[in-house]
Amino acid sequence: MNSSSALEYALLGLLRQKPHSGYDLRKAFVTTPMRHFSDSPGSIYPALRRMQTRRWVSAMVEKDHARKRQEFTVTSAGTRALVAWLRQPITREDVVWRLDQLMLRFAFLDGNVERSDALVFLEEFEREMTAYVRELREYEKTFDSNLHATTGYLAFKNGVDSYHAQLVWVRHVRKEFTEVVS
Amino acid sequence: MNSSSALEYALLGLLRQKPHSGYDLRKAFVTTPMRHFSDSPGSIYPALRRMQTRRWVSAMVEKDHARKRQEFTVTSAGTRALVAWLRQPITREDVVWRLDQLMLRFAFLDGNVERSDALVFLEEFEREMTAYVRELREYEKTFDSNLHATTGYLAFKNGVDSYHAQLVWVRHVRKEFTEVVS
DNA sequence: GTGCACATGTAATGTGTTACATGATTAT
DNA sequence: ATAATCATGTAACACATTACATGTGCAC
Repeated sequence: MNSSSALEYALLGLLRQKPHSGYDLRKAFVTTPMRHFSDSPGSIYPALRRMQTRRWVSAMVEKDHARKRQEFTVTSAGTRALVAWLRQPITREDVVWRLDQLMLRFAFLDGNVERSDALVFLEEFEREMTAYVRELREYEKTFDSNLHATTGYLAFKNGVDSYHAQLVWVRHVRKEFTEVVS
Repeated sequence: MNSSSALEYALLGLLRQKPHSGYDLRKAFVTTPMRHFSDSPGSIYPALRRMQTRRWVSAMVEKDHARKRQEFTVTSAGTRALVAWLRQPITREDVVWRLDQLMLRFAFLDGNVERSDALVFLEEFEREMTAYVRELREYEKTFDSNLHATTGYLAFKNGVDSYHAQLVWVRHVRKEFTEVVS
């Protein structure tokens, strides 16, 4: 169905908030906590071109600006694509392999989907997260106890810890959301 | 200097623990918590070939086994490459962009470097982590308070939380290590 | 008048993903 | 016999990274 890169959706999400130039978007990746995206022109400009040919965004040359500068705006097709991405059901694979993308999706929910969709997102997130943490704790039991001081075991424990922290966050946010809605 | 992919070092690390076939390594990525590596043959076999031509690993065909099966062993050059990767100074970029790789490095410290190197690793990790968490908290202050209920802000908070959880882990492990060594 | 920030691109390279492909051995 | 597991690969494709490349306007 769809399968564009996280970068493209990150750009779409930012453009939905307000039109930006390629340069603006690059700066956003440096100055905001969306740090894990590269600010290299070699990734951002081609991504914008791809989305342009796909009619997800449209470019307008700004005359009023002193320098040449193109502002990109999300089209209705682009919005539909973004919303479809945001509303995808959350799978175990998302939790295991693409946690960062899930958080990116959550960050862009506001202004693009209904509050009820955000609740569904959080419920699914909590469900998959709970299951995965349980799975990790099961796996933990299989460790030989004389390995407990090894860096391998400690690294694994760190994984469990950080997934657990994530789970605590989801529960907290979901509770907040439920209270506001009801 | 060096710049191989995380996948190659993951394979090296596993092979250092004991020789494996390509198939074994694939299974390791499915059955252990090293889940974020793909178990696709299209990534693992070419990576093994690359390392073989680079003389980081050597392959031996096992006769005793019923089926054809190649076991890979790390050469001394491969070990040197792994150790060099493990002992690299930790940078801010590592913490921001490659946290998973840092944990992978930590997991493979045992059996490959001195205990003192592990301590240096933890010290540098804690230093960079502390600085980054402080940076994030500074950034948090710049948020308009009427945005505090937005998913964007909550996603950011989640980032701060999980980095903080990581920091707590590092401090704890470092304390343990220091006590054992002294 | 020189350097920096603005602003946009291209080309080479490597590599991960997906899908395709083959064949042997073991268990049912 | 036939399905599942073992075992190894290749080919097409898309994409990110890095480095290279160009040019404008402003500040000092």
